[in-house]
Amino acid sequence: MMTNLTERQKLILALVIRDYIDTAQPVGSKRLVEHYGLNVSSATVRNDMLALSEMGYLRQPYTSAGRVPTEEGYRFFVRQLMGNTDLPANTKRTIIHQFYQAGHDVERWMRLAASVLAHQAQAASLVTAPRSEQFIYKHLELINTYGRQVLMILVMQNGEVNQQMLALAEPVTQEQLSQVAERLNKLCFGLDVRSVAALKAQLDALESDVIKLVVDIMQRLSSMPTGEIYRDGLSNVIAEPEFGEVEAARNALRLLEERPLLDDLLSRTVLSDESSGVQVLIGGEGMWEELKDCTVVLARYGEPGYATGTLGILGPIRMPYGRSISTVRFMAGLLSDLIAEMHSE
Amino acid sequence: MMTNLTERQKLILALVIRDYIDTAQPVGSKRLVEHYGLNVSSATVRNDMLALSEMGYLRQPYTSAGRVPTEEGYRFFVRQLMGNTDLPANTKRTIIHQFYQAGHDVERWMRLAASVLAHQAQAASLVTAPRSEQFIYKHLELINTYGRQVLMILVMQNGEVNQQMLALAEPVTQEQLSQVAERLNKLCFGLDVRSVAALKAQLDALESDVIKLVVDIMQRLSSMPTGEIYRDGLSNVIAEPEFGEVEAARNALRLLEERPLLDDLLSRTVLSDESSGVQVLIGGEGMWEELKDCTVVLARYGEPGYATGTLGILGPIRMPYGRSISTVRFMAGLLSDLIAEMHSE
DNA sequence: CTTAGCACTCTCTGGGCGAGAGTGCTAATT
DNA sequence: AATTAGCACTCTCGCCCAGAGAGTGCTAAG
Repeated sequence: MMTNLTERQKLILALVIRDYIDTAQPVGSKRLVEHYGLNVSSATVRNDMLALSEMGYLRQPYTSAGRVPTEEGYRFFVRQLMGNTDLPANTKRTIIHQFYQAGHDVERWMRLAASVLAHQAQAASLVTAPRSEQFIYKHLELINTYGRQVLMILVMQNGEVNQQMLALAEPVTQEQLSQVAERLNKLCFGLDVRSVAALKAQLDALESDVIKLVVDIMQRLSSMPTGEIYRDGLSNVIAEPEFGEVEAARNALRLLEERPLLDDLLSRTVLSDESSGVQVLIGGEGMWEELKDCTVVLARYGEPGYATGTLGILGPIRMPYGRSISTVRFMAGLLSDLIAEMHSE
Repeated sequence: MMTNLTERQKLILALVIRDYIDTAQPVGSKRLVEHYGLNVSSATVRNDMLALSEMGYLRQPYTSAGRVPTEEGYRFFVRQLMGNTDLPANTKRTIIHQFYQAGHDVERWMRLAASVLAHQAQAASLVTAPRSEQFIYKHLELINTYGRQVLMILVMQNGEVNQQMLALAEPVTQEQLSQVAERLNKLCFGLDVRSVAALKAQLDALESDVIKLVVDIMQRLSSMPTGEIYRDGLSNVIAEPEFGEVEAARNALRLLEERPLLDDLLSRTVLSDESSGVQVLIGGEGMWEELKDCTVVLARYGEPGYATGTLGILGPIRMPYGRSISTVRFMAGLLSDLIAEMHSE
């Protein structure tokens, strides 16, 4: 694909894509000339469109209809033609304000982020909770609930909190539990999974039961590729006309619902190219059959050594890329800032 | 609607509904006679169908097409014709097994319940976490994270756990925090919101900050009509042919996504008639425009004085009622058992 | 009360046809 | 050499129409 486009061809490609994104109708040469004040004739435009078709950027739904962008066309548009858009300043302010109102509650941040993404981009959104690559023991609490049922709360260095019920062999008082917790906290503070597991030898029965569960949790956490996933705006997915084909919409929704598929998507794309910031995945890029008719815009956020997550949106290929990308970029930046702030404090 | 149906009319109504649920096609008199071995002629069936139409249980999509059930027809079917169905014993066993494997983790129960409902009923499912009407203070923990950021964990009598970040005026050691927590635990154990709020007078600055947040959380909990909502199987909603009309599917999805709408639905229906067990809401019953084309099957579960929640499914009006209702009934029973067991231990 | 027979109504399908939109090509123009 | 006007061509879309088919409601007979 070494062919160079003339300036006019680029303009025409961009116009076709913009118009098609707006109207969802194939774009003809005449329409282009009339609506966008080109000072060339429709025949000239036709010639350029032919060239663009041969280069694989445009196609005709059928012989002698208007042009529609190909996936390749969208990709070229996103890479080179679109230019940098940004959210309006007051929109940004409003969003930031909402986040500061949410305090330091990470869960609320996640929900809010998903909601903002869905509304701004009019698409389905997803946000994974921030996680660190490595889990370090920080603090443990044991709380007596009923009889032999004990609630265990485990806090990681990065602030992640896990709770789990633990059934003891026989009833124990809260006082005893607190002592056990205190002792374990002294022993384990700052250790990673392996080191915690290695401690087992020097523990009594009760402590050992607890530590077994701690190790379980830490291992489960490490083995999960992403943290909790927050979603919103799923109903937006079926609003677009391209999803008149029910199957396409259903596939997209299923992808968003099923954890393994999503994990695969998130890990493979985002890790592969972390530098560029926002990633745009158009039409599954030949790798995801379920995404044949979708575009996914993803970005990673967070503090690399400390805790990171992924956020993004999913919509039809014919989506307002400017708005989508700028929204995702902005939200990733904002969450990164919030996490950094939390970290430094 | 005092009209009495003859036995044969009931049979015919039931057959029409069963057949329509299977095929999604209007059911004609001839088809009925041939497929279900009725030993009367199609003319006789026609007469009964006419009667059923006049009573409002059946209707014709257009003059001289087969019959289709009306909402009233479905209601009659569910109330009187359907009979009691139950899940196969081995299906039950499998489900129970899954739950016992999940241990005592309420969150996992919720997810699992949503997943099972969605799969068994091939519909969208929702489950609200169990909550008690009244929140009683049980235990508090304060954990130092970074500088002045403190993680507060609050456990309620019923086992519900809440976490919240708290920003202090100045840094405090973990030891101090533990002392504060211990003192507050002694003071507040077993108290309700009001009593906790009333303690403020006898507290120092730091304690008072913490208690303020505790009261906040307890109030927020009390004011929320339902606990966290778990969903699954949303993609099932758009699989059915009746949702070829995109608007219907979109409305249904939006309802499931938007918390206020759901809260309204859950509170109004389920509280109004708690005795009957499973509630079947067909076509919104004139109250929910969004549910015009949907049926919702709901049930309440849990221990009344201790913690209760709601679960159910949402699907097209033309749904397999036997399977849906028995699934919902079974799951409600199972969760109730699990909660009871947890309570008694 | 049930049934056979029959006329009637309505949808659905497919074909045919004209309008319209948009193209690609050619030849003329700048 | 690039642009443009002109034109023939192709394809879809909407429309009408007719015939087939399904299913009904009614009537009169069993």
